[in-house]
Amino acid sequence: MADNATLSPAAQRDGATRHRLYLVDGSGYIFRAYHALPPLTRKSDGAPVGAVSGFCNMLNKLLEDAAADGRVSHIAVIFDAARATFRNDIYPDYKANRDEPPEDLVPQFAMIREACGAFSLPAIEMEGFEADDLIATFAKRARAEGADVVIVSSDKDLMQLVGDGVWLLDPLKNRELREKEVLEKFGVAPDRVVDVQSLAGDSTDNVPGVPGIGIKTAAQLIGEYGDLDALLERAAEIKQPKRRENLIQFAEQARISRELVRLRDDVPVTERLDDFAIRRVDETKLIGFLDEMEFRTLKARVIKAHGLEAAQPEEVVGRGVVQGDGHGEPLSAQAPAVAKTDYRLVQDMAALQDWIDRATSAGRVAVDTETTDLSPRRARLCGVSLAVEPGEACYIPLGHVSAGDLADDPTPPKQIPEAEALAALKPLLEDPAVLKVGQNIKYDMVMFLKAGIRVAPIDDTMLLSYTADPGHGHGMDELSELHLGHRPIPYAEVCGKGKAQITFDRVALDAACAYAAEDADITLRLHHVLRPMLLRSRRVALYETLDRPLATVIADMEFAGIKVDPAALQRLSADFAERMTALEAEIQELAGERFNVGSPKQLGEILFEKMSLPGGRKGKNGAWGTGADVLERLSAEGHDLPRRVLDWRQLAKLKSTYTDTLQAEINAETGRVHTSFALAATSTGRLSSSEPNLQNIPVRTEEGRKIRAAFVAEPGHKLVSADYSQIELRILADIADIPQLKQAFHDGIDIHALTASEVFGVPIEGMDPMVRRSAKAINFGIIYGISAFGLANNLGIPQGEAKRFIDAYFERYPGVKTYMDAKRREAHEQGFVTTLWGRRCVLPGINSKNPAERAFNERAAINAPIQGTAADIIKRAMVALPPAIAEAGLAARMLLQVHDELLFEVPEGEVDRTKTLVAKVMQGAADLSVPLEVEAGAGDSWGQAH
DNA sequence: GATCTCACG
DNA sequence: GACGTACGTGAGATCC
Repeated sequence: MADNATLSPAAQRDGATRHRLYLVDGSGYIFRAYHALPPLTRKSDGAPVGAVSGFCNMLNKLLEDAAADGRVSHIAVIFDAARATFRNDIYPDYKANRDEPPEDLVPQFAMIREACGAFSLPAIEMEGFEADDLIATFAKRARAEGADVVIVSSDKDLMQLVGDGVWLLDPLKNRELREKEVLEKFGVAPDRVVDVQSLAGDSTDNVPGVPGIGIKTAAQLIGEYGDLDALLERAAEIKQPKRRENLIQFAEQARISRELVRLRDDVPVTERLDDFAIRRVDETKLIGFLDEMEFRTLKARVIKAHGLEAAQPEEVVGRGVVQGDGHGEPLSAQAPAVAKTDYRLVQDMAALQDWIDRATSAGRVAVDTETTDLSPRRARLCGVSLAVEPGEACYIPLGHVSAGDLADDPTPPKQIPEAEALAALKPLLEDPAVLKVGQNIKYDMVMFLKAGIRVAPIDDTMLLSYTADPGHGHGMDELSELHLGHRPIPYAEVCGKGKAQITFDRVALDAACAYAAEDADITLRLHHVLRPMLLRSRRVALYETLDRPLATVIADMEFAGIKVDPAALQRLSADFAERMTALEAEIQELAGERFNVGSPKQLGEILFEKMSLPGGRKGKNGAWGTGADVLERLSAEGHDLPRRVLDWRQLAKLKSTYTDTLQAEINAETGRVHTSFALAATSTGRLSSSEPNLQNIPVRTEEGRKIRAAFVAEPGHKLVSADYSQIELRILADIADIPQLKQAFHDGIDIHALTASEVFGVPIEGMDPMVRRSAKAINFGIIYGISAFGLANNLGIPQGEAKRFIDAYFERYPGVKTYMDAKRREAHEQGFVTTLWGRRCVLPGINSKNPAERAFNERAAINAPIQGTAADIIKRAMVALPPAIAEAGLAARMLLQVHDELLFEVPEGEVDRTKTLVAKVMQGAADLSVPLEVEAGAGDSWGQAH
């Protein structure tokens, strides 16, 4: 029983309890803490202490948890000693690509070892070995003595040690990693992790592996052949020629990789398990250290936990840098609260005329319509509200039926006849001397267009907010709360919700008036706030030349709609249905059971459990990934079922989203489909389209294009489509100022071929189409804020190769790298980036402490100025086009916008002149240092025009 | 209502 | 030595 003298009290309490050893991966934690936590400096001397702080908090939490748990008996903290280890003797390049540790981390290494002493924990390191080898060695010895081993780390290189009685604990996420998690990560059990890593290599450690093989492939191969040696011996059997060659050629490299990856569990350590037994913390020493480090919060915590003295209220020490809101001066001056309101119901012509007169003499009126539907083309008008002064508004009911149960009282309430009221309102709404203010006034404009009224001039509080103060929603309720401190009556309070919801025409007039008049009133008040805000934001020109005039243009487009041939869609639906049934039968035959092909869950179970095809779980929900990429890979590996599922999915998508749904979207009165374009929805300034979305009509596949053929012109008309060619790359060339790209666009050179020749050093003449394809993917990637991972994924190449492509690209186009760095920096400093016309694209997560979120925002920061400038350009064209068309005496109607494309319906005899004019206006929409090119086509259908 | 998948630029 | 990935959208189906 002599051993027991060194055991923790907890272990002594229960002799049957197994010992449990915590092996803390100190070096791993330092780097992770350094990068995960905001920088922090010691107040007194400015010494960087962020990683120390993170480390101490982690240790403290670990000890607290261990004390609460009662099962932990031993703890040791393990560190790397120096850079060079025995692995460098095997392979000199091992970890050769590592940067030096950051300048402000270096001094913290010593402090962290000191911290271990302060917490009375042994800090272990040994020359020539990595922390991981020591951990492996201690783990093995502890297991031999019957103890459980918890490795406090999330390093994947330690996963090979997981097994019976050994698991990892991620200290930041407080999550245990056992066999299951290892299987998820590597696709094999822990004892085969080394084999997988030897094949896949590791770019961060510079472990070479075998070219062309990543974790997925490696796992599949090891699963098939058992282990690395067996695989290398039987490499000649591999079907894929490239893979076979590589496995044979790089067999030795794989074996070397194994030596690098496999952890040594025979390090000649001198410590014994007993040396790691938990000791009582020396509070004086610990508090002295915390004082020295100036960790006041942690000190208070320790004091409290140990009951040393009453914890005095401590000021919480701020951690990290203070981040600005990114907007500089506050834009919003809080408007006075909505105090007194006088809302009137207008039920006779005299009263209406009185309001019209007041509005006319005020020269400004807020207008709002109440209807039965969110889609204006489907909606029936219920009434109109007007506001002339803050707090003074009216509601003019026009289409109300009796409130409540119709059977009780079928008599409609007293209202002015709709036609009469609209006739009286028309002069006001069209009066060039009276500004009509609305919240999303485009909706009301479409409603009025149906009554033959062209509302003008207009102003829109939603668009004002979108331009002057982006980065949040611009719905009226949100704006009202934000700027007026007032919560409007919720729609649901008036009309109910869910099944019990009624249309607005059934609402009792007094309730309708309270709701509707308030909307107009709030709109007017918001106008008083947002107009000055726009001025202060210095984006008046953007609003006045783009967003504001665009509202009218879009209202006309939505009102016009586009003709769709229902019979053609019906035929497609029937065809798709038939083929889906056939495919479904084949799929179930292959699967050997009936299941719902449309259920990713069931499909995943069939593929990966029943048929046990290779492939991994993904996501936190434990669901099998069955995306097109996965199925595509399986199909390429020779499996029939996934191919058929892909075909089935394509048809299911086309049928449910397009051929079926689109038929239902055809407006009964017009025989056309009327989408709704959102003008204030996207973060970059693009439009979006919904109900239905006509910006994602299929075009990339043969089957999909059949749907475009169902979008047709009226008899005697053609559809004309005009699109910008490579507008985003042209914008990049301009704003990043890239000489070769600009020259190429001037000379009309194939831009992807140029990139291919620059990056891969091949001549443009007679270029291999696959090489050009890679270059095209790089060009797209650049616009998206390229990452090696993304490009590798897109091209199906190893990440290392993708990285070389990117490096070569930056080498040839250093200006692009400069541009990206500048945008990242800009975003970090001010929280937004801007388009060429000054539109702000806000990046709320740019300074997040979550590295993934930050990286995501950085990529968005690179993309947004490009995408947003393209959006501004086409908006300029859209605003310029209607007057240009009218001036040319043409009758073309703009119908749709699809980001870089405009679609028109044109009388047959005007096709050529319209094409020429449209192209000219679109080209002239921006004056860049590169020419803009527009391609235009015409035909009886959208498919033909494209 | 969240998640997955997929249509577009 | 670490996050989880291409940028921006909308919609239908399934599942909880």
